[in-house]
Amino acid sequence: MSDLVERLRKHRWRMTPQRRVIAETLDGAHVHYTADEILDRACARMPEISRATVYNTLNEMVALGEVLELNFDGRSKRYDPNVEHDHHHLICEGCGITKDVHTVADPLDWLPGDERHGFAVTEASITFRGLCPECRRGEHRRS
Amino acid sequence: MSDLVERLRKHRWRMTPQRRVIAETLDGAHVHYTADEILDRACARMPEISRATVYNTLNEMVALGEVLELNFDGRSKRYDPNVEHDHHHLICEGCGITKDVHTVADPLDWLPGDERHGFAVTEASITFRGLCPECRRGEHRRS
DNA sequence: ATCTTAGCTTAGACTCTGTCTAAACAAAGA
DNA sequence: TCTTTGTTTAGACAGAGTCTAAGCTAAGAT
Repeated sequence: MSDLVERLRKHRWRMTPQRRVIAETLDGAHVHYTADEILDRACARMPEISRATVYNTLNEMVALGEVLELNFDGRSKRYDPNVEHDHHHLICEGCGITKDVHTVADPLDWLPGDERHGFAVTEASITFRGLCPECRRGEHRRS
Repeated sequence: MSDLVERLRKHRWRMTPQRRVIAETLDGAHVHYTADEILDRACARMPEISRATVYNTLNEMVALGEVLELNFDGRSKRYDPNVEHDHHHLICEGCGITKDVHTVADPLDWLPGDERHGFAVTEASITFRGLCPECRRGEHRRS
């Protein structure tokens, strides 16, 4: 069921119970959690799991290239098990919820040569911001 | 000389010596500093200035809409006195230097309705990443 | 001039994320 | 079973930023 677990296995990475819980928590989510949200959810299934393990494991998954680390609000990082290259992110200014989205064009093509300042530009990602349906009606508190 | 100081005045915002030093530091820069870098530079001109004042002042400028708060590395925020709406950012993966750039089209138009998940999408910004000319030849250390 | 009041600045304590350390704990091969 | 290597843990630590309570300053009212 968990595609991420499969992908991690391929790296000959030792799959421990802790790592499995973390990977499954990540992979099952339709939104991108912060490390602490993942810790909470992992704790629900395995109460003895430690904060250090969650942080270590997330960093290792990022290093293996199987998880993306996102950073939008300047506070906490969020983790995205979708490493497909051509996707972007939509963030709610109200509650911080983060979703993957796809655009109709590749933004790399839209930066003219004379705006590149001699850089070798290799990547472009778009951050869309707005209010999610819940936050549009009623006020919501940022978690 | 300082355009930002002028813009802030227009908000009937009390211009104190501390705020002037901070605004001039920000506005004189051709790259985007972190709060601590601004503190260092402000201290060079006014050694008694406090950290709290720098942070408060930057947040107020952001709230007034005259300065943009940027966040790329997940560590520290950077401040951009250019609030012109339609610009984006180009960041060097080597040294972290950050420049303003312009694209040929507005990315808001590239997100189809069925990718909006019911959000009211109001803003889109692109982060371009690559290597700056200095970092392309020779190795450079991230500051 | 001076008083009053609102707003600004300050030092330092605090919070929140995230990292590091050292010790205890598994697991796999010899 | 022993050894080696890798994993997990609690808690100490670090960096960035916020908050608090006190003192200070400036502008308008008298």
